[in-house]
Amino acid sequence: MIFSSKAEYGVRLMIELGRQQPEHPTSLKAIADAEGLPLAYLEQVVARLRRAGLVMSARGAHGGYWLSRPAEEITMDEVVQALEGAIAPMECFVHDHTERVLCSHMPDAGRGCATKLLWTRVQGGIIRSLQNTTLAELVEFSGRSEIQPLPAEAIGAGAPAS
Amino acid sequence: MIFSSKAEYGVRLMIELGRQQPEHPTSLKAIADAEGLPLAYLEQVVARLRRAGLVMSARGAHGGYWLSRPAEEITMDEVVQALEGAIAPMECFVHDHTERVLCSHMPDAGRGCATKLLWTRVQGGIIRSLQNTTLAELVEFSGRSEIQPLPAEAIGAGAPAS
DNA sequence: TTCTAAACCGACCGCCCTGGTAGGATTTAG
DNA sequence: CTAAATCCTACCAGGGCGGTCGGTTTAGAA
Repeated sequence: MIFSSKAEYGVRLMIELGRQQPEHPTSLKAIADAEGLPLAYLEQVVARLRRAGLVMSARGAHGGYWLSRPAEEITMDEVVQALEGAIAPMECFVHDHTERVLCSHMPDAGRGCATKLLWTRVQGGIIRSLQNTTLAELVEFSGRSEIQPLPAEAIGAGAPAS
Repeated sequence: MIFSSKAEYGVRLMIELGRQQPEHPTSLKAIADAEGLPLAYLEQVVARLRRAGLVMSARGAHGGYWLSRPAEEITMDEVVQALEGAIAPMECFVHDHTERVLCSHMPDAGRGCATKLLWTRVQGGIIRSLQNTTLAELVEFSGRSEIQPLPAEAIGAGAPAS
């Protein structure tokens, strides 16, 4: 599996916040109830989003969270990155000091590392897909579609915007 | 992390086989030594490639493995799929019968599942990157590059072949 | 015929990460 | 003051991952 539940929960949370008007704080409890997610766990998830500066919060009664920017200006690669950490297809992409055998992508002499070329392309494909999707788009998508199962043309992103 | 070490090891193994002339069996031991990988573990890895029909094998003395097709006709999405199983960005993409809360992508009434749209795009980005890379390309890349660190133009794939 | 190199197979195992819980401390509106 | 909320840290069970081990079968060579 590529992404953990943190990404799933966090993205849903962001969409939920995107539905509200900005500056109006929404409590985690409300979101947890709406989405059927464990509140205590959501706290950890939203903490990452806050530390990344994607949401802001107010403490105390009637406190809550809201988007720190309009949804149109938030790309999903920021969100996923905040939730999952660096988007890396392979261990060695994030830990250079790879003590284990797993990866030998070191810049040694001899032949170039062909697998690194492959993983770099994959990474590019993922990041491009995420960058080409804004939070606003997901909010809008979740809003309509009462009848439509999944409008096929909407799935076509990920390719360069061209 | 997106891919496990099975993918890394398996791809390296395939590249190594791609260097040899076809039908000439190469022993796992030779590959394990060349790449510095644990032999016993490689057995499990290569078993997946064999079951997927990507490599063939001969038992007994002087036995070994070879590519069942020319490297030009093997795309990396076949290889990675054989090694890692289905390429799914999120749990629910592979286990429909999701008993846990994690995913509620079920075709219920009400609003469409916006996260599924996002994950579908990501999945597309990954698969396209893998499909656009052939094993032959990696073999060739690992062959040259005595001096070149990483020719920048070579990383540009992942976009539709257009 | 026996030895040896190899593919094959299945069980096992420690580690770490993931998903989640628990319990509290702090802030603020009413 | 109290209730509602954010915030913080520690803890825990389960499962997957990376890897090992021992053994069986096959086939070439001496």
